[in-house]
Amino acid sequence: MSQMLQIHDQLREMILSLDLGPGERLTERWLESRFEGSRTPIRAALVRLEGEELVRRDGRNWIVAPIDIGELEALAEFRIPLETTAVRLACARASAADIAGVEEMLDACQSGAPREEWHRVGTDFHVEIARLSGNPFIVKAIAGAMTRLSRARWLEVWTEPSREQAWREHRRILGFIEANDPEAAAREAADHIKDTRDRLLRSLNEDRRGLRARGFAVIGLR
Amino acid sequence: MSQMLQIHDQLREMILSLDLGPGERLTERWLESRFEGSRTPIRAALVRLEGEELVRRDGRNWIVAPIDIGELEALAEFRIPLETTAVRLACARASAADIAGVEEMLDACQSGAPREEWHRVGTDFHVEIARLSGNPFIVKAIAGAMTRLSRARWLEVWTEPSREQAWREHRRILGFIEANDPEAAAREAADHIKDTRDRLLRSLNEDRRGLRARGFAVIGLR
DNA sequence: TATCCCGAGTTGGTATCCCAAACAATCCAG
DNA sequence: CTGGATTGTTTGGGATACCAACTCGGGATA
Repeated sequence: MSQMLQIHDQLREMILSLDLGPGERLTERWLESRFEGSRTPIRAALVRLEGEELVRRDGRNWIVAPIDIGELEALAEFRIPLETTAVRLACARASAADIAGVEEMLDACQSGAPREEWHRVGTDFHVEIARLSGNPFIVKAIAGAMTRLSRARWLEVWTEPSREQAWREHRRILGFIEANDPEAAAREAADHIKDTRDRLLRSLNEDRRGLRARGFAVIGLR
Repeated sequence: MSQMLQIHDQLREMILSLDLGPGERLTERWLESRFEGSRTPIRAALVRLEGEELVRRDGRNWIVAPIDIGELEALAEFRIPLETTAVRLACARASAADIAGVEEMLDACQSGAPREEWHRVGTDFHVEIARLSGNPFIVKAIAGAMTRLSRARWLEVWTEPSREQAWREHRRILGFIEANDPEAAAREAADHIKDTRDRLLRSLNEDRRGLRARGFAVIGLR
């Protein structure tokens, strides 16, 4: 694989895992030494990440995109029509094997699993459901939305019961798709998105002081 | 503005206006002489355009993204839930002044207007409606979808009546928003998207031989 | 003491150079 | 005449050199 793609993927991972703090400045020279490559592939990776809005310009400088908590509501508003459409289409189009694949993914993540695993599955589930719709535009839009949500979800204080609830909701959505009940699946998906949004906002609001103290450039906290 | 952005915008314009044919190969060296800049900013512009899916890699080479007519259906399927949501939200949120602004845009495009004008307004209308929703994610998604549609719309054989019909439908959508009738607006928007899709597909299918003859790399014609 | 100004250092933007891989034309062997 | 090896050319990927603009101190001055 080209060096540029390696750097892109690594940098992306560092950003999404909060290894690099939101709002943190990135200098091309630092990245140069960090990745032991020249500025050419690094700049290409940065331009690419800019397109994914994981990196942004601040004047002439590069910064890690800040987390804007204000956009969480808009994000839910965006996801609801798309994901309800996705599950309806999935009812009509997904094969039993496709559904079983997603089910397997959920099963693979048991209570003992590490935090990273829960985080990943919680994101991928929605993308995989979108994939069942067979519509590539829906898939890409949902994948982008989940990427945007991803970092905020690391900041959430995860309790065992909330994890369990999310898991149950995922399970129920999938169940309705399997039972070929599009309207129930759509209702469940919309409720799940709202629940998740509320849980996240409540958690972040309670912890806002903690976030600031940990040095996160988090904007949009009201 | 940086040279890279200039090149990006110019190249983007050339692609969207079909100045550069879909599927056409782009060599960095040719672009270098064409834009009288060095390869560095050109490559940055290409990476950026790749993110917008207007340019694509074919092995090691760059090509102008082909037009995939097969994706027109998926595109409509994607737009319907988003745009119906957008008009519903617009009913709740758009100010009279905002609506008047869009109305003005429609009025500015009278029957005598050049083809480019109709094309532009026909695209921008949907983006502006999305903007009335106040949800930036919906705006970006619709803008992206309209960009993807844009080139196929140039290939459509535009008749005066079809233009008039599209204009009337736009007008009616806006009318329902103004009258604060979200469900009627949503119904009208969905119908309009389907009508447009059907018109476009019919036109392209009738003309497919003409398209091939004009040398367009058009994939997905069935 | 406060303020302004200048210069050293650092940054991203651009041009250019080198390289390995892909491609094509060519040339030789059969 | 044909097919395959070979070599020359062109391409994109990466490295590096240079530049203009910005940043930030420190010192001169009012």
